[in-house]
Amino acid sequence: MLLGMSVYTPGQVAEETGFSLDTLRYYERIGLLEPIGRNAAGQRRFTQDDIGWLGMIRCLRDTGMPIAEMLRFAELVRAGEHTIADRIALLESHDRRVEAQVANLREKQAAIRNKIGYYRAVTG
Amino acid sequence: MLLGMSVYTPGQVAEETGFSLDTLRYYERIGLLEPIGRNAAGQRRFTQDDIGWLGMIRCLRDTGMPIAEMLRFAELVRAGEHTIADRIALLESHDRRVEAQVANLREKQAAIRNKIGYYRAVTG
DNA sequence: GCTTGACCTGGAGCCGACTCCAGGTGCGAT
DNA sequence: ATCGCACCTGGAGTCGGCTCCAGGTCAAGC
Repeated sequence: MLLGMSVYTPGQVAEETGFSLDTLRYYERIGLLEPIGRNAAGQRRFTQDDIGWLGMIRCLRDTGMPIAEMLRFAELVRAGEHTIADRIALLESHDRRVEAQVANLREKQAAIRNKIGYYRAVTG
Repeated sequence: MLLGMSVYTPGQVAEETGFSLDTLRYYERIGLLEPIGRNAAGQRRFTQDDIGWLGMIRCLRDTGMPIAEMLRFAELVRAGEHTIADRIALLESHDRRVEAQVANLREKQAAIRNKIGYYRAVTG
C-alpha cells in the first residue's frame, strides 16, 4: 500500500496551487523548483513535497518577495540544515517588510476612504 | 500678495512626492496628469493642485491600482461633478480590493511566521 | 563670455515575471 | 488504428511601469 506516495500531474498541481502550467515550468527552469520527477514518458509528476514547497513560494510571492530573493531562499534550503539561521534571518527581514507594507496599505486606504467621504459630502 | 499662488519646480515636486522626474514626465505624457503649466522658458511649474493630485495618484498606486484604472479615474475627475457617483463607485471597489489584499497579506504572513517558528524549534 | 546645473524633447531600452508558440510525443477511449 | 488531450521542448514575445539617452535651451554666478 503506497498510499503516502501519491504523485500529481502538472494539471492537478496547477489546479491546486493556482500557478499556471507555464509558471510551474518557468519556476523549474530558473531553479526555484528543483528538477521535478518524471514518468516513463518524460512527463512531470509532482510529489507532496513539491506541492508543499510551492505553498511556501506562494506565500513569499504573494507577500511581494522578488524571484531573486526566493531563489536565494531556495538555495539555502537546498544547502541543508546548517543554513537554518540564515533562513530565519531572511524570513524575518521579509516579515518586517510585509509589516511595513500592511501599514502603508492601511495608511493609503484611510486617505482613499477620506476621499470617498468627501465625495459623499459633496453630492449630499 | 500672491502668497497662495506659489508654484513648484520639477525638482521640488520630485522631492516632495517621491516620484522621479522621469516618472512625473511619464505621467504627464500618458495623461495621468493634465498638461502642467510652463514658464517662459518652457519649463514645468507645478501648482499646489497638481501636487494634491499627485498625492492621490500615490495613494492609488501604492495600493496597487494599475495605471489604466488611474487613467479612468483621472478622466472622471476631468469630466466634472456629474461623475462623482462613478468616482465613488471606482474608489469603493478599489477599497474592497485593498481590504482583500491586506487580508491575504496577513494570512500569508501568518504562514511565514509559522515557518520561522518551525525553524526556531528545529534549531532549538 | 563661459561654465554649470536644472530643465527640455522624442524615442529607445530595460526589468521582472510571466505567457505564448510551433512542432512533437504518448496514452486512454471509441 | 485513430482521435483527442494532456503533456513535452526551446525560444520568442508580451506587458506594465518606468528609466535612460543624446542633443539642446536657458539663467545665474564667476
